[in-house]
Amino acid sequence: MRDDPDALAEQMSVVLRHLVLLLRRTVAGQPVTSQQYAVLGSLKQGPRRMTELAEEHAVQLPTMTVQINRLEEAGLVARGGDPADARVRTVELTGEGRTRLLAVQRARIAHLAHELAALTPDERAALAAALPVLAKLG
Amino acid sequence: MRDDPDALAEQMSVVLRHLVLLLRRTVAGQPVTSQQYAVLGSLKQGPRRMTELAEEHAVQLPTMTVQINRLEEAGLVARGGDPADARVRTVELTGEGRTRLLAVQRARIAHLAHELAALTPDERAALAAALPVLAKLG
DNA sequence: CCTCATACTTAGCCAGACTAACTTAGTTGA
DNA sequence: TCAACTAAGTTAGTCTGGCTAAGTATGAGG
Repeated sequence: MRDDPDALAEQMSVVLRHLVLLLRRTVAGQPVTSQQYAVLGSLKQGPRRMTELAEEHAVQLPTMTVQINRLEEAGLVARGGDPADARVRTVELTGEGRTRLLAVQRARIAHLAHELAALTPDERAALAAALPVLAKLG
Repeated sequence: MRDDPDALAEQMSVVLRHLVLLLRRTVAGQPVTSQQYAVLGSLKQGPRRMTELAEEHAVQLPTMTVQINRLEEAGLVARGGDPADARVRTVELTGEGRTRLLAVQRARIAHLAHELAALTPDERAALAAALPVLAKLG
């Protein structure tokens, strides 16, 4: 196989499209939307600022405000403040939020693991080798 | 490295999240939205029925109706009919639509190729080996 | 202080997803 | 044959999630 970045890019383009449609099918009709889940995931390690969340999710601040409003109304996150800077709002998981997040994560990983179990060891090895490379993109 | 589908699933979950955010950043502020582009892509090989398009894109028929309405207003696709079954509407690219599709495809592939060119040959080989496996998922 | 920058929120818009209900066209069986 | 059912799309109404513009409150600097 030749090492041709252009040809590889063309193949990747096709596969990415496939993955996007696959993900869309997977998350359709879930109780927690994928965006809500993604935001909860960002809070797993502890409280974050609104600006951090917006940047990480590649959205504008107002968009994140609305998302956090909804999650707060649902009781999954709580807003706090920064004692050192009264302009800053922090957001953290509630107990319920953490429970919900872990449940969704478990379900997703189980689903993926089920798919991966149908592959050959060689195929899984190929995926494992490619993951760090994909993580470098961007 | 152990061959553990569960651990691999967990890593994939992280990488998929990264790719989703990456794609979102890439397509933000494009003239043709990613959904419109995706639909145009489905028409590249020839006319398709509404139901086919909806199923392929994992959306309900009314959603596809609205998308096709907009693409039709923009002059990028044209509706047709099936002589054998008057209930069926077909959709196909106009010349303008094909031109636009090819331009967007070229731009995306060029962007990807640019990213891939920054990788080492080994990394590109790892990606190339994994693509067929990713394409099998779902 | 007065001004400017920063961190959010609010308000109003648009795209894109859904369900429910409607129209039109085939299909089927008594 | 025609009444009832099924299938393909569209329309209408609602929700999520994105954006920009504008407003509020706080911090920082001259």
